[in-house]
Amino acid sequence: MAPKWRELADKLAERINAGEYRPGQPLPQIRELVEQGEGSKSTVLAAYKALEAEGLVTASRGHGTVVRERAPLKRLGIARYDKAKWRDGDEVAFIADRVASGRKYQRGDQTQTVSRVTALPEVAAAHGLPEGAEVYARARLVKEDGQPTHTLTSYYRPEHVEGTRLVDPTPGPAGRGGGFRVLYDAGYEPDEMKEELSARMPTAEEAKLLKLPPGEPVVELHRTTYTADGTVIEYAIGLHAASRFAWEYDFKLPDSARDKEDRG
Amino acid sequence: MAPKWRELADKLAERINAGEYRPGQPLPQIRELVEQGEGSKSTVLAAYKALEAEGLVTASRGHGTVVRERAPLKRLGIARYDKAKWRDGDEVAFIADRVASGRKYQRGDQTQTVSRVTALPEVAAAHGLPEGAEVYARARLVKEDGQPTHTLTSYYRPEHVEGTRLVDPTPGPAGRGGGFRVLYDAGYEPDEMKEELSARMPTAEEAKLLKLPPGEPVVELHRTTYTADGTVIEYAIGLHAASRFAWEYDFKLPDSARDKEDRG
DNA sequence: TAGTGGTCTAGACCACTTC
DNA sequence: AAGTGGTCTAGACCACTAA
Repeated sequence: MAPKWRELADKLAERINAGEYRPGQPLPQIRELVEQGEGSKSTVLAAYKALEAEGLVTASRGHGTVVRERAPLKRLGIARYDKAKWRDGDEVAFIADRVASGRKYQRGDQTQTVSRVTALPEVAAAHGLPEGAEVYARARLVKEDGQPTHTLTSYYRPEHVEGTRLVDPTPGPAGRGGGFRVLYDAGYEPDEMKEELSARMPTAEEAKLLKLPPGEPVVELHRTTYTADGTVIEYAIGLHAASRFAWEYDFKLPDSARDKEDRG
Repeated sequence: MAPKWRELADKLAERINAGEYRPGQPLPQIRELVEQGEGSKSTVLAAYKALEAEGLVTASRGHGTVVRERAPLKRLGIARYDKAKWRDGDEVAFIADRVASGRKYQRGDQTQTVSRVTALPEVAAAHGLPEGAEVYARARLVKEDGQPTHTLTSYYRPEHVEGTRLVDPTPGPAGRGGGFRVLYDAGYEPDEMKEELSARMPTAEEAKLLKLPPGEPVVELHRTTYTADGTVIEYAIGLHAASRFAWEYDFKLPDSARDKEDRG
């Protein structure tokens, strides 16, 4: 016998999925269900909390509990790294990206801070630096229509970026072509990448920063960028609101029995 | 002013991260904190629930609330699809995979059912079939040491697999070489893939199936497998317990200004 | 059987939104 | 000011685990 709040939550979830309550529409008020004999206020509230934790609804005081809109997923494919965008284009890569996907860019949609910090062990390892070495950290918080969608912090070796405009702590994208253009101009052309993805629940702090509703996981992205000769020129850590993104990768199946250039 | 339960949860989370409570160790009992004046039982319980939802602890009745062990992440790189494994090898690919990663395979670690079903719209679209067409669905629930880790359901076009052992509803892997070997023997050699990833909270039903603790998201994987001439031979949907997996992709940056063979 | 977390109630009061 | 969800209490009782 499942608890009373679970049964109520399941019943409501079923109705949401059946379309009886549509995205944007309110669920019955808590007091209403209490009067209908669904249980005490705490019990009904527990059911509503469960639905919230499952990402189905969002509650707000004074307003009500409404069925969550499915934010359109943004698909992230490797085409977003197209060299033509940052090498030849006049627009900053991520703005071009938005133009292509029909989204608008507003001033203030990206804030960034640049600082010289002691590398985290993970960062030092990626760059092949000893523990405790210093790196430049360029942290961005990216928003869309004022809502934060993700953070992205890039770590660079000082000798790669010292004196470039990457190190200039002006808010906004790093000028024409973005960070990749700067590295390219400095003689370090991005040519290859490794992306690692994992998902988890945010810490309370992360939830606050990204204004995540309860029940929204985050995807942590660890990205290593190499030049053609294998030099690591950027290691970046991103934190994405899970409901806003999907990742897409195309690849040929490897064949270790035949491939000559087999990279571990 | 954050609510009392939030403050308590933050205090405990801080201690966990500081190592005062280590993985596997119990947190103070709820009644204990009530006596210490942290609030009423419901308030303290709310704090504990929050920690659980954040994936930090697991609670069990009669036992206590303990700090969650970090299950070792399994890294999924494209090497797991190595043709040599399923084409030439004597072992089923995923078993070879476990051998390579030092994990044991136990009989019963995979259950599968095969059935002919009406294709979901998504599946039909992937295979280029009209809505309502029939496909073979091969659903697996994969466990490790008795704990479910993920599900994977593959959909095939009937004309590709009819009469092969893929359609034989015997539990366990689809014989020597697995599903890819069967397709290969039938003249459809897997050559290219597209993988799409997204994360979300599980439904109550999925949480039950995968025995997920509260606060554990899932990663949904949509995989399309093609032959060298672009024929779709498998569309698969997987649901993975997020804390057990990380995905890893290597790729060359595209260059639309120079690439001749630019696939959309 | 003792001890743990979990459910549930009834009601007071708080914080925020909307009019 | 009225109405919403959220917090908090005090206490009874339930369900599961371990010795």
